[in-house]
Amino acid sequence: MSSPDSKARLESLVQEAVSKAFPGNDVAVELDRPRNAEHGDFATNVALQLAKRVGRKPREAAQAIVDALGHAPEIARTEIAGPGFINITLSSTARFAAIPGIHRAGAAFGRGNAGGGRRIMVEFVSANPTGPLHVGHGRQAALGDAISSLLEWQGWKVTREFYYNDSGNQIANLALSVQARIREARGETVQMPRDGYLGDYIRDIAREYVAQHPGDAHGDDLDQVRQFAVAYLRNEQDVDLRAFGVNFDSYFLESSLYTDGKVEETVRLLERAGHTYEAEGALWLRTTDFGDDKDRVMRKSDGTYTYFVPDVAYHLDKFRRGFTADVNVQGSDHHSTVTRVRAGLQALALDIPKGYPDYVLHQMVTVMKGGEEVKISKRAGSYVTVRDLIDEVGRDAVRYFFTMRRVDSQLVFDIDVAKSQSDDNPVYYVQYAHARVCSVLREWGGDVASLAGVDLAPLASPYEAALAQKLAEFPEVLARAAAEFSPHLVTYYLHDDVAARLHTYYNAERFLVDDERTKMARLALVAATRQVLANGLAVLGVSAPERM
RNA sequence: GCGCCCGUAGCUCAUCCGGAUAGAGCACCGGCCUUCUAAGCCGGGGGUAACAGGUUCGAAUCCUGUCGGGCGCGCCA
Repeated sequence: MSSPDSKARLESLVQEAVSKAFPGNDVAVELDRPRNAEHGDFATNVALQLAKRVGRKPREAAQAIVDALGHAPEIARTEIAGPGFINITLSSTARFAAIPGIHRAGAAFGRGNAGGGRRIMVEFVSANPTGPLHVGHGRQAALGDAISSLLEWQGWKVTREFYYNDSGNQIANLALSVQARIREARGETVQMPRDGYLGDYIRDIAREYVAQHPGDAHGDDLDQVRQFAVAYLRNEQDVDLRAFGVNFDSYFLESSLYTDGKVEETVRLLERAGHTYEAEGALWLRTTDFGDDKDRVMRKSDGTYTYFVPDVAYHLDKFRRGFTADVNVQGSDHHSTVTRVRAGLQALALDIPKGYPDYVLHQMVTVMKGGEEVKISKRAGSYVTVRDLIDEVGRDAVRYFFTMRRVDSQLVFDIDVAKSQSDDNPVYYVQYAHARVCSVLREWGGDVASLAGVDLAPLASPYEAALAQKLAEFPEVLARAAAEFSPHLVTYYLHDDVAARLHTYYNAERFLVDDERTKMARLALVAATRQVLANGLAVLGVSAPERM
């Protein structure tokens, strides 16, 4: 019974009881799932909320509601507890009622339709093509992909997009840095650009450039050097992302905003909307009219644009492409752009919703190695790349690690710990649970599809009831994780609620018993568990091995 | 100085649109492999949820202040 629909049905039953017991005092009834099993399968605090308003003691109010509740087939028992909670215990059959549904839905179990087929863009990684992807990008890649996947499971039509900042000073510095390394390799004494990139990879690019452009051995054609370096690094990033199992649907080049005239158009629109002014030789946008703490320069006195304008142009373009919903996954060091971009979009006066776009800002990742923090600096060249992490601890573990934390908690990635404890990595705990069930099913050798119709009446142990209840919650967990852009809810659910219960159950009971009815019921339960684990891991982009 | 995030067990972190006895993993101590996978399970020790107030039947959760850490505050991106 505890599919979301049935939970909703129970809630409306209680709701009716409330209005029957206390007419005109409608409080929204919400059922919780108590942590403590002694408190039943569901609990509600309506009586506590209602007590003062109706001038009754909480426990009396609770009693009145229980009296009005009457009998429902799925409710085995109600109880008034503590200060006035109403605890509801389900009947045995109701507890396992979700299992056949899990078998029927299979790989689709947990899907919802909150998105209703609407389009949504998830923009993430969006690293500048000035170096390899580092750990922060890794967190973004894992988060963005998991969030995308969660949204797809909720019926959204998701586009994963990568935005390249391929113009501006950083790219110019990149080209100059490569040029300097080309000349250095020829034995010339060179000085690196003031804000140049000092990583070893710049030398690799320089070597490769000379190999492919023998006619420009000095790197004199700076424009060609720039294009080559950008293409080279983009390819490197793509290779890393593929190794990480992240695939983008589209790539958007900042430079195209200039070549397509979208930057100019945005400026015209902003001017027309009347929120711009000229001062000190620059063109400003009065973002303070839209909640910013100071106005922003759009066009510098040298005639070029600040990054802010293409940012607004880019998001206007997203909106016009039909993405009326957009989530940007970024590091929290970009948080100041949130207000600015939104202000810029509002200043366009084009009826773009006020909160557009959504942002998921994750806190910084610090990397520890050899007991010391590794400073992430492209310029100094000291670096931990996504590829390093994948090579050292494996793709599944990296993805799981990056999604298992709340986004707004800082994450310490200790390379030594991740390496030395890789066998005890939490991801293996979940994968192992999956593999164990697969093993049981192999041993049994029957047709898993036939388990859908199995009689579950023989299931009686507390392990089984608890496990079944947790499995039934899976759709709710996914729905909430998607709504809150919080993949970590899924990792904790899989680890604590499903895998841990399965392991305990596994050690407590033998599934392949002689009694045929009991055996089949148990197999049906563990097969449903396997399905939930597989679906949950699929959402996270982590593999679900059949053998380990 | 201003803005955002964080402060929970020795360590890394959950729980946070207020709920019942604050939970996991790692580390530590003691048990469990002739039995479907011991990468596991069971038990134990370990907490003033930074601190001080407030709100209320009830606060880790909401509000205010203080302290501590991270990030940001450019005609850089």
